[in-house]
Amino acid sequence: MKSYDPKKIEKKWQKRWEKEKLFATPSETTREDKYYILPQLPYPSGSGLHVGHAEVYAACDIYARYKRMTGKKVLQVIGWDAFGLPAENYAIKTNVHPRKSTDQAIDMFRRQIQLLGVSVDWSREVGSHNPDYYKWTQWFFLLFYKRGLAYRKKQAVNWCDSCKTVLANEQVTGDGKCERCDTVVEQKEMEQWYLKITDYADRLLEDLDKLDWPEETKKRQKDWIGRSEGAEVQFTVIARSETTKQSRGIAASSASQSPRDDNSITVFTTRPDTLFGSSFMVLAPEHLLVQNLKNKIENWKEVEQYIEQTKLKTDLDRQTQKEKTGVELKGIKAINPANQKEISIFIADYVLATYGFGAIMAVPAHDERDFEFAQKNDLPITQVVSPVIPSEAEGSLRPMCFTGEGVAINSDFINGLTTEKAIEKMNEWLEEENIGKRKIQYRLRDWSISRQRFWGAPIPVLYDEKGELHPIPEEDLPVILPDDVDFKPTGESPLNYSKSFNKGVEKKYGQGWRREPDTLDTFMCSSWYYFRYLDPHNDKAFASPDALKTWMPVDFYLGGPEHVNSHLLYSRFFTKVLFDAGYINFDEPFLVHRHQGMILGEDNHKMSKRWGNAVNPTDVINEFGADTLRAYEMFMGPLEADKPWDTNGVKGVRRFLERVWHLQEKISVAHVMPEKMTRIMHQTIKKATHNIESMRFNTAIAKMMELINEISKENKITPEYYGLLILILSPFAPHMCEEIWQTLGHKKSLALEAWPEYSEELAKDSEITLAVQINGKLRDTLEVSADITETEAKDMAVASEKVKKWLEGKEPKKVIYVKGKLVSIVV
RNA sequence: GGUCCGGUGGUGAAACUGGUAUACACGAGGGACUUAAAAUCCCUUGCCGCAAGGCGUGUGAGUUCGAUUCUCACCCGGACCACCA
Repeated sequence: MKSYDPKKIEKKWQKRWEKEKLFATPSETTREDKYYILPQLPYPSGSGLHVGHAEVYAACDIYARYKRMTGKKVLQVIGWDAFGLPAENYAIKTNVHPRKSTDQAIDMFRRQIQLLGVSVDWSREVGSHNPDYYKWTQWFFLLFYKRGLAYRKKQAVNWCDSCKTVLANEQVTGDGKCERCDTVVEQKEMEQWYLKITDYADRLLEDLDKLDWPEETKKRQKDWIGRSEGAEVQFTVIARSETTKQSRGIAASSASQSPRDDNSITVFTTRPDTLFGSSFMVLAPEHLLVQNLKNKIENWKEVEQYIEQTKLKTDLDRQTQKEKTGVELKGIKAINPANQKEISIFIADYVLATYGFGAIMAVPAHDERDFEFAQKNDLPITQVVSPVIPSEAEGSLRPMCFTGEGVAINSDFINGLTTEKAIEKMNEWLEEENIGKRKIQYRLRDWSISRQRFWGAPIPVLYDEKGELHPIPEEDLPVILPDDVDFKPTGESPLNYSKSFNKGVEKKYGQGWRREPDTLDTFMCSSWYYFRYLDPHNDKAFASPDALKTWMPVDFYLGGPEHVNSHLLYSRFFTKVLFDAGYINFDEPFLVHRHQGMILGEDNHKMSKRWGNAVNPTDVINEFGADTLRAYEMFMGPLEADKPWDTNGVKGVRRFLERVWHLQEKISVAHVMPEKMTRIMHQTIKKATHNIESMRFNTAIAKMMELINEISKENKITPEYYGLLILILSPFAPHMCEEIWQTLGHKKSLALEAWPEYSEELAKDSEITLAVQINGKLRDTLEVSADITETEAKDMAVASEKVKKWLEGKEPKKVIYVKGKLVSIVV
């Protein structure tokens, strides 16, 4: 017999699968039959495929092959998230055009993925940098624009001075650095394009309940969206020159005025019950009112200086230096609407311009941040909530900060009410008096989508000679990304300086007209790719209604946990907008979603060039074969767990495959498999089926290893049994299994075979081992027939010699029988 | 600081809805084959103990006939978020 030569076998079968178009997407598909498996869209980086990529493709492919064998019509495609900063940064460094380096990287990725032997429909491959793809990314932008969901706004944005571009909140790391280049991110006032994802905050939150996603992932998205229930409250502002009497007059009339009015400050609070305890107010330094009241602020110089200081502070500074600084706005005061007291107004950078109204009512007795600020600035602290359980608070004369719930005190008409009821009553009062109202506030911000970069999809917008904005007519799409561009970052969009990009624009649209020079965030490209896979060559629509109806939503999506608050959220947003616009009849894209864990280096550190611990999947394939790589990565541990690479483990899996291969020498047609082997075979099929179905590939393989260990003892195997083993192993090691399948005399590919069925009856053990416990300790085991009755089992247990010894003549108080498991004796 | 996830042999890890803890693999030790090595095959392998037996799933308690699994407190590690009013 030939020895196992994966190089030869794998090449042979990969060619044959391709030639026979075995994994082309089935054209005749019903909603019941279809199964859409989606491995996350990779960014084709110049450093080639990572074993982490291989894990994703292997897992999806194993699932795809299994589903096909169970009769499903499977759609599995791979594409490229091809736009993005690294290619452009590389271009700046080496002067190689991003299109060239990206296409090279894609070729390398494709070759490397194909070596894995994945059953992907390559005729549907897409790249987001191709005009026939980004035409539709631009079309999506126009759809958002038409629906009032895309807008321009000048505001402080995250700016990376190294990449010379704006970043979305999601692209700034936890310690305030650029996700791509690690430069500290600054704040910069710029006019940018935004998508109104906040309009969908409530639906994005509520619909999480519909999804089969990891609970932790749903929770993280929930927290990111950050829904808070509370109230908005208006405070009247008065200047020192005005008398108190006059101010009351303003207070009465200003209640009906809009929040933007110079004479009032609107705040959001989750604790309206503490309104009586609000002894000062704090505005974000960027608050509009500060500039509007410039003339009335007596210490303007000081205030202005503080505002300037804040501007210089980076996000990192604001995160690490958390002492509460701030400046009072002298000459103006606010009126607490509950008790009509005059209170001071401050600006301080601990109040964020981007959340709520950019202003707060400070209640130092019941908010730690306000408390700290009040202590620093010697401000009054009025307790208005009393803890139900009086803590050690009494002894100390020092003021305390209590943020929990309790009973309202010093609060007039809500005195004595518990926090929940006090909030309710205060809300009613605010609404009656027209001072405020209930409000739900979200933490989610609108999505900043414009980038002053070259390597992205141009934003399909024109400006006329007056600077008025005009969306590009749909029939003029795509707006082609030009090639004649200088990559050196200037902070201005490189497209401004492209001759071909701007050529003909005036002729076509009018004198003085020009194109929007910014490009779209690459997350726009990856927010809809799973629609394009359905119908990648369609030039009339992003996908045909038919294809959408047949294949969507995605049945299984595998991707990294790092995308929870970006890609996954954006994709859900896109889908909901499409639903609202009537293009689709579902509003969630990914029904089942799982994360793959990270594959670490042999030294338990994250793989990186710097540590020299990176493993190249192609090297592993060359040395051990793709089947070994696939099976090993699945055998390492649970799919979602982080796990270190272990070359000896790879060898172990290769050894397992060799043992399966060498069973060919032990085929015996005349042999009769003993009952025990039949049982183990059916148990293995059962376990493999359930484990693959639930993505527990590691234990599925372990069970097959057990089977092999048993067969080795038997030393002979019938072709039927061998065939069954080959079928259930084939999703993991498809090449080797095809080869053996052919040797067994089959002409057709085993990918076309049905998944073996197991018999519950044959899988059942006839003999079982009962444990016998005395007071919870194992004292004996009994080999008994599986259909033993309760009485028989109990009698046998009590009669056992070992048990008798332990009972020392005592009578059991209680005997418990657990069917098929144990007898527990209590003395 | 908040939230979440985890802690089982020398290592990666199993254990179904509370029921014989450590399946499977790696590593290690021993043996067979070989002039030798590699490869392969067989045996042993949680700890203490000659044995009977005892102890063992981060620590301490609790519930239970019985806890890796449930409850509470604590310790350690990791991930995410981080002044969100």
